[in-house]
Amino acid sequence: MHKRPRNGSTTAQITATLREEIIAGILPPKAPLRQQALAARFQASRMPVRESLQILAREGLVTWPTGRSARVAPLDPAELREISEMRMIAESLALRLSVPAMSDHDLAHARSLHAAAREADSRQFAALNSAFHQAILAPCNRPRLLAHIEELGKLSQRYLMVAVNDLGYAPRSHDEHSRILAACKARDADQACRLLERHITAASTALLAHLTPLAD
Amino acid sequence: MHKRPRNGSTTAQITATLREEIIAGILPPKAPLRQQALAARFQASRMPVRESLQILAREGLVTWPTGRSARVAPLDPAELREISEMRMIAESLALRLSVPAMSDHDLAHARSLHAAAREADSRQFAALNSAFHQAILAPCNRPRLLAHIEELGKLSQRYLMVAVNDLGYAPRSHDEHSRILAACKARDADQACRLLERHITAASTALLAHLTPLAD
DNA sequence: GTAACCGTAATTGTATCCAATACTCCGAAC
DNA sequence: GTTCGGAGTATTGGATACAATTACGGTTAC
Repeated sequence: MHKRPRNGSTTAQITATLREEIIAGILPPKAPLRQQALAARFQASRMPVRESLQILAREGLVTWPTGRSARVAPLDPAELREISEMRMIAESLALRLSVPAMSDHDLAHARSLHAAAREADSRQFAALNSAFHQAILAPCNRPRLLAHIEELGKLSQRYLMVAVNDLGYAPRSHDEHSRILAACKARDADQACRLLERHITAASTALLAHLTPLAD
Repeated sequence: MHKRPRNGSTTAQITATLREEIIAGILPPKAPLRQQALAARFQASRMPVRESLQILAREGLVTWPTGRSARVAPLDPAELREISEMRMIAESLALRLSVPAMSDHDLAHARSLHAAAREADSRQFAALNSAFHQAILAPCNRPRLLAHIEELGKLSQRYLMVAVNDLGYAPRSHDEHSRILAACKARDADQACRLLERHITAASTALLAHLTPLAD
C-alpha cells in the first residue's frame, strides 16, 4: 500500500517528467499545477510533488505565488531576451575556458553529435542541439557554470521548440555549429566565442520577431 | 498546540535565518543540518525545514546528498574562482545595461550607500558592499539576471567575510567603488565595466591567496 | 452590469507512522 | 595496534490524516 520501495528519488522522477512536459509544451503556459492532482497522477503523496514544484519554480519553468496554485510559467518575449543575453555571456566564458582544454576525444564527440543532428527530425533536434553545446563547453571544468548554462538552455528550449517547428531553423543552426566546431579545432577561442555569441543572438532575434505577435 | 497563525511563510523565515548563519560562519562548513533538530529549533514541523534545505542546496550554500544529512557546503578555493568568474561576466553585463539607464536618483542612492560604507564596521561592511553593487546594477531592468547576481553575491559573501576581518580589505574595496561610481556618473559604461571586472578579479585573487593554505 | 456574499476547493502547515538506509560503536580477527 | 564486520540506533524519504486559512466561482441583490 504505502510501501514504495525507495526507488531512487520520487521527487527527481516527478521533476524530470514535469520539466519535459513543460518544455515540450504538453503542459501549456499558465496551465495550473495542482498538488492533489499531480500526487494522484504520479501515485505519490503531496510531499514530493511540492518539492518538485519548488525546484521547477526556482528554475523558472513554473510560477508559484504563495497561497495560490503553481502554474506553468508564461512565455514572455522580454524573458527570452534576458535569457539569451545570459546564455551569451555564460557560454562565451565557458567556451573560452574550454577551447584550450579540449582533447581530441572531446572534439570527436562534438563532431559526432553534430553529424547526428544533420539527419535528425525536429523532435530529436532540440536534444542534439543541447548536447552539442554541452559537448563543446564541458571541458572548461566549471561545474557550477555548466549547471547554470544547462538551466538557461532548458528555459530557452521552450521558445526554441516553436522556432524549429514553425521557422525551420534547423539548417541554419547546423551551419553555424559547423563554423564554431571548426574554430574549436583550430584552437581559436576568440573566433569560436565570437561565432557562438552571434549564433545565440541570431536565434534570439529570429525567435523574438516570430514570437512578439503571439500575445498571451 | 499546532495552531501556527499563518504568519506568512514559515519556510521563508527558516531559509533566511539559516542562510544568514551559514554566510556569517555561525554554522561552520560541513556542519550537519539535521531535520529533527532544525524543526525543534524553529518550532516547526519537518516539512518547511526540508523545503528550506532544498532551497539552500540549490543556491549552493548546502550540500544534500540523497539519503544523508544535509551539511553546510565546504569552502573550496576552486569554487570561489568559479563564482568570481561568473560574477564578473554577470555584473559586467548588468552594469553595461544599467549605466545608460541610471537616473539621478539611482546615482544619489549609490553615492549614499558608498558614503555609509566608509564609516561602517566590518559587520555592516558586507551588507553595504552588497547593497552598493545592487544599487548600481538594478537599473538594468533584468530581474532574472539580478537574481542570479544576488545569489552569486551571497555565495561569495561567505568567502568575503574572511577577507574583511583577516586582511582589512575594506579600504581598498571602498577606493575601487569610488572609481566605479565616477565612471557611472560620467556615463562611461566601458570604463565602469572594466573597473568592475578588475574590482572582482582583485578581490578574488587576494582571497584565493589567503585561502589556499587553509586546507579542509 | 456590478458588487457583495457564501460555499467549495486549494494551499500551508502539523503530527504521526513506516520502511529503508546511513551511521556508530564495539568486539573479533589479523 | 589496526582494521574489518555486524548489531543497534539515528536519520532520512515518504505516506497519511487533519486543521486552519485563503483563494475562487457562482449566485444573488441592487
